[in-house]
Amino acid sequence: MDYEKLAELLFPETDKLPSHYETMYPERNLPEGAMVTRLGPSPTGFIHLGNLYGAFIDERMAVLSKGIVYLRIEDTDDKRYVKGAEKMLLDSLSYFDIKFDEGITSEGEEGAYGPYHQSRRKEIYSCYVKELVKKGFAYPCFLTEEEISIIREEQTRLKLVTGIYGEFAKSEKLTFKEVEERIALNLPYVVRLKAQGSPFSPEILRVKDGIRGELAMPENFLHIVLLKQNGMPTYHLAHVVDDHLMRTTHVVRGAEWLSSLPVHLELFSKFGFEPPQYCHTPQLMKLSDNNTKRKLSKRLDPELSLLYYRQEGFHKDCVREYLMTLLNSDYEQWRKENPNKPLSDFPFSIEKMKSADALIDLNKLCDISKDVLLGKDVNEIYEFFKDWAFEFNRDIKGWFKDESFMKAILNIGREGEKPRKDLIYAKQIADHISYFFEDGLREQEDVPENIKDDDILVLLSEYLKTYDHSDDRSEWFNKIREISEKNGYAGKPKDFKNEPEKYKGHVGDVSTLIRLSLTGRRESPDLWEIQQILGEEKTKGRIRNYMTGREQNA
RNA sequence: GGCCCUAUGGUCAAGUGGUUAAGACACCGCCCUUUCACGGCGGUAACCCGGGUUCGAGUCCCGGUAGGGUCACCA
Repeated sequence: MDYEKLAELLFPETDKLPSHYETMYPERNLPEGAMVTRLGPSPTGFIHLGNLYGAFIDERMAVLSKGIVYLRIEDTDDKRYVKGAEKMLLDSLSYFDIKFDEGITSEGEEGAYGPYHQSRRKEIYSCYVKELVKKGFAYPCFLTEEEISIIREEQTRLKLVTGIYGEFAKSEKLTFKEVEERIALNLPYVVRLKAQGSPFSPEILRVKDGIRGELAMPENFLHIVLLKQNGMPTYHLAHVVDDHLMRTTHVVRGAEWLSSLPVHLELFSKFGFEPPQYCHTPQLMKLSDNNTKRKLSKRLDPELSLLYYRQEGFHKDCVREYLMTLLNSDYEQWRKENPNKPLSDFPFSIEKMKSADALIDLNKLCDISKDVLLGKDVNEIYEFFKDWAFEFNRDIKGWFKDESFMKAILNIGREGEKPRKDLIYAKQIADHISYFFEDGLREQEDVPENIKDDDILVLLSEYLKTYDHSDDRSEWFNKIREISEKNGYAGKPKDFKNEPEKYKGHVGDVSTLIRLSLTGRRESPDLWEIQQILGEEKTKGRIRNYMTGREQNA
């Protein structure tokens, strides 16, 4: 077989040589130790936590080593292409504050190593595959889908590894003339790698993974597809060519790629390229119903989608903070010691990553979120909450008419020695503060058990009568004490606890009744503060309304 | 099924041959407290199993087991 002639037959249009691209995309001029990383999502319309997790590693590695992190769109599968997916991808990444030095941005392409859409790199892939054909490392394969499935069935029956290799690689044996005839007939074909490994006694490859350490895997023997019928590259080819040409030094990807590592290593070696340092990250899992770990699935698990976190309104810093605790386990300790330092000061390193799969824990995310939000200025929280509402909860747009009112609400109890940590994520915040707005009042909760039905109106009307909006916190509370004691409720909860038979209840029960009339709930932050924010008129109005409601019920 | 990866409390996890096996979240109890939240104190709870190596094994080796991944003209 004359491989040169075969290459010309298959790629008559391709006149450039690899050396052309090698000079076009030279080695990057970066300081010693600088890492070049990349994120290569597919525009399928679904971005998940794993993407962000990986993006974060890429970004940290590049930034800390003074290298480059770029974004490349891996759109080689037209069947899965979703319109608008790319914009969504960019939005999500920028929402979570991942910044790229190079590649695709919302303004277009940036950088000297493009194009950064794989779909626009067909010529480059053809050139490199042509080179492989010339060297006898790749060949056209005319096997149809039906033929391949027959082969697979036979292999399954014989308990052999499925795939195209060895004697099953029928097209490999075609003579030049036979290939020529088929091409003349316009028969569709793919280009396959002529793998060198043996299926029976493969050599063992030893690779060092940046996260997992030494890995031992058998060499590849599968004749995998390099170019599809439509001339588009498969992931394998595109990955090797692009990461070489874009001078990527570290490939961070999920562990699901581990098993195709031998293929990639073989390609790097066939091309004569230096392979990058691979870093296979653990997978994100969740606990399934029968208490076993399982991979997150996009159909079953809404929390896998990045959109979920935006819809729920988790602040970007909370998600990043949480992800950090999964990435480097000494992060929480560091954060404790450096509560105010920016995350970028943390000495992140891939060596500190664990290789076992991680279960995502929303509980923990919430806990972290409380602290992160507490550390934020009320103005920032206001903006964050407003942005969320305008994008994901239009119903409450009206809540933002009075900015200082909203800010006062969001700032309740956040100052002082023991600040409250009520705010977790936007959706939760909306519910948490809803009682401040007439359209957000929920159904009334039950009156405390210790409050006698006959006392309700008595207690409230006395409260109204003595209410003075200018009272300070202690004056205000003393009045409640007096009302309680006057009506048979202990002024101090301790008294009631010690001698329950002497009282109907205690001041806490009375306070809860007032809280109920004001907010509809039995739990809330400090009532005095709520009243100050609500204003005198609304405060009194709500109590009167509540009383009228009780009267009508009675 | 073949190949590969992984294995410490419910979860995230320290730990690299000698520890009373850290810490965080969750949970429970107590304290503080007008409710809640916050905070403080305390508690329940773990080295998958079996063989080696060793004076000594969560830690090293081998074998199981379990979970996961992958075996596409998807990435």
